[in-house]
Amino acid sequence: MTASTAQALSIDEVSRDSGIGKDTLRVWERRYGFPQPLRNDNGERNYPADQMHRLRAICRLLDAGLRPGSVVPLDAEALASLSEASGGVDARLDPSLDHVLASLTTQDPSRIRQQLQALLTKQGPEAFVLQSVAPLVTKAGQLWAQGSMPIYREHLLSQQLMSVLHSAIPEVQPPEGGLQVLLTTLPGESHAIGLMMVELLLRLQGFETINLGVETPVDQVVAACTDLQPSVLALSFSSQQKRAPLMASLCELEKRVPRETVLIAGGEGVARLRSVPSRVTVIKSLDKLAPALRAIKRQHGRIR
Amino acid sequence: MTASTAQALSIDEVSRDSGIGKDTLRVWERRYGFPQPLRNDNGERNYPADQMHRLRAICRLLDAGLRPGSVVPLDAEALASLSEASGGVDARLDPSLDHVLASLTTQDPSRIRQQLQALLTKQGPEAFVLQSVAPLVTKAGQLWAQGSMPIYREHLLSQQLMSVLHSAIPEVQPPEGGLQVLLTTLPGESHAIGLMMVELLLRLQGFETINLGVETPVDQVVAACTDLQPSVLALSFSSQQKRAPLMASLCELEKRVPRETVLIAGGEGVARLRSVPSRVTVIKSLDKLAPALRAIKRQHGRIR
DNA sequence: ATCTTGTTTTGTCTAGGACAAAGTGCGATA
DNA sequence: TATCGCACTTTGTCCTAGACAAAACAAGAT
Repeated sequence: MTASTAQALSIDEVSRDSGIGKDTLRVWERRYGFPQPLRNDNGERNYPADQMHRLRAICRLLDAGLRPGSVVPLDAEALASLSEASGGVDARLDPSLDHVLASLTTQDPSRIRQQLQALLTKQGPEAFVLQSVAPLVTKAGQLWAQGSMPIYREHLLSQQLMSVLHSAIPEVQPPEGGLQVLLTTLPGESHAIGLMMVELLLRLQGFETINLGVETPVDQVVAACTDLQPSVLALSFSSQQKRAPLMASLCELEKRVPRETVLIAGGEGVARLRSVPSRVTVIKSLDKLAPALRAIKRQHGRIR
Repeated sequence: MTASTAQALSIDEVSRDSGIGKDTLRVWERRYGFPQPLRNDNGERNYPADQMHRLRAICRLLDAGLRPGSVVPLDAEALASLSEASGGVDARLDPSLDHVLASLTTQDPSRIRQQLQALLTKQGPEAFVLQSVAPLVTKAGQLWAQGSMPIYREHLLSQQLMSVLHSAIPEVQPPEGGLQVLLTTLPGESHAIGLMMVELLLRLQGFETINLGVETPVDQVVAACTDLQPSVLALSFSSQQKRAPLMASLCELEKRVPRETVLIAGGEGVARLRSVPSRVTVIKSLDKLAPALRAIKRQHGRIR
């Protein structure tokens, strides 16, 4: 509960930083023998830093689709070789983007923003989102998972990206009478940047956007839809999300959101669902967004 | 664990939405007899919506300084009268700000941004932050706590405020050779808007700012400071933070952050601490920030 | 090949006990 | 009269160990 003495993390801290529930950490210890934290005078678990690293490696493999029983008990070496085997293949980046990542490591982070801004003006908003922002976010996430980039640099990059996006979004003013889209994520999903990419793309398609930000409780999403009566409700899910509660949330939304509202869901978390409620349109990747929306616009025009 | 059947919330959902830990919910039930959830076939707790409302009322009173033992057992009526007694006195808002809040309830949220933008150009950045943004955030928080504003509207307001701030920040370019300030919050503190207000104010003071965003783990803050060597590390704490872990974090930062870096901490969460580590400068309210920073700048000039 | 049916894995829940840190009250001291 | 130190109470979080439903998998039948 108390301070982390520079090296030993409490179960709460480990749970926060790794995203693994406290109960899960305890049950892994019981079942698989890992993690095996030290205990302080009070019998509380104290996780050394190296176990934390190992947990991160485990998380990455779980995200890649492996199962806990076959991953958690492995020692550091086995994990490393598995990582290499599963995650090795990787899309390379455009050289100009590598340049941005390089700037992250120098002592002058303010240059990143300039570079991004330059990319934006050169590529235009749509290409910027699809070809620069999305790959950068993915790549940074991978680098972090591999342990080759500290989290704070990923934060830093996200922050600069969001800054540029935040400036770009109001520039694109939707035409009069554009359809309204409500954007948000559900509780547990705290990545704002996906939402902003979508927002910018939507505006380019002539939609009016209302961004509620992240982690809006389901009943609040329902309330917002009831009050604002948007034509479309767009939700973003990252890969962290568990499937069961995700499905449950989608079903509840389908039931309670006004009939007139079209539901669309995107992000990695939802791409791997087998089936979704019938009213929900799934956007499997960002570049599928624009076509899907054109379809929605056509349909909507017909109904009215 | 599974879906909430429209009305009955699982302990996980209640914990998320109310911000009260799962263990705490269970121990309150044991000690004070409230909340007293229904049970599903599996013996799991199912919280009806009205208990959720009551929990929110309780949270508000706890934030106001009352103690759980004297608040949690109370029934709805007693809570209501207590709320009236404790929270009644309240700073009123400037008429132009009331206007903004009114726009929140209409169906046209895009107007809010225009209004805020107008305020910004009229008042200038500093006054905008101190006299518009901060009061609006406070007021919206109060309205939400009272139950007279749905959360999603508070989200909406924050989002618009952040949008305007995000646009305003790059406009203020620090002079050459300005001191670098690293901005972030620690895990558990997810309010980005305070950070952005501070960032804008700092830039107006001629500092170069690097915003890491929210919820950076302590060791990552240390890593960032070691790598980037900023002159100042600025942390923001809202009132949600518990005192003990807050102090622990501050102490650890004091120990591990490079000596040359000045530590400053602000926000309601830190204003009510009795004592802080000696290297940490506490900013009790936003308008104290500018003077404190001028002092730091002077001091720094002398050292170099 | 696709669907149905067992079997195993896995995350989250439950109960009640324990304890340290935070808060409170009271008496003693300057 | 105000401030400090010390005992007492409150309170959040941790602990163990057991249970079970939903998801993932494997195998057999159509």
